[in-house]
Amino acid sequence: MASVESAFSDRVEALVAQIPYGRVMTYGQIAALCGNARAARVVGGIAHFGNPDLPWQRVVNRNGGMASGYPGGRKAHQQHLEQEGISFDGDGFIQDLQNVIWRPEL
DNA sequence: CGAGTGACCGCAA
DNA sequence: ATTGCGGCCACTC
Repeated sequence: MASVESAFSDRVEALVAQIPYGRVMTYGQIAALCGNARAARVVGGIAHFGNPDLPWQRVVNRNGGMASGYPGGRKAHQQHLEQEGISFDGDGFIQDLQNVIWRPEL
């Protein structure tokens, strides 16, 4: 299989790049879709050193919250998501997470 | 080249 | 309900 894209980041970036507007994905979900549900950490690492053109802002943690290393802080992250039409709770968490979680089976 | 860290997740006590 | 630990891959020093 010559085209063995061992680059995990390539698949992660591919998925993130395909996340539609107004939708979000969780690190664990992306990692699982990439083949390793326990590689959620890798997704985070790639997010920091991966392609900055990808909408990492649409990538949130399992709690529907945001990561800590985002440029600008969690507040900026939430603001950007709200701009995409995503509703947030008063605590900084997505209100209808299930409603904004994008599923590849669609 | 070797070792450490990291934007996480899941389970156990 | 909360806290602590292990595990995976990729990137950096």
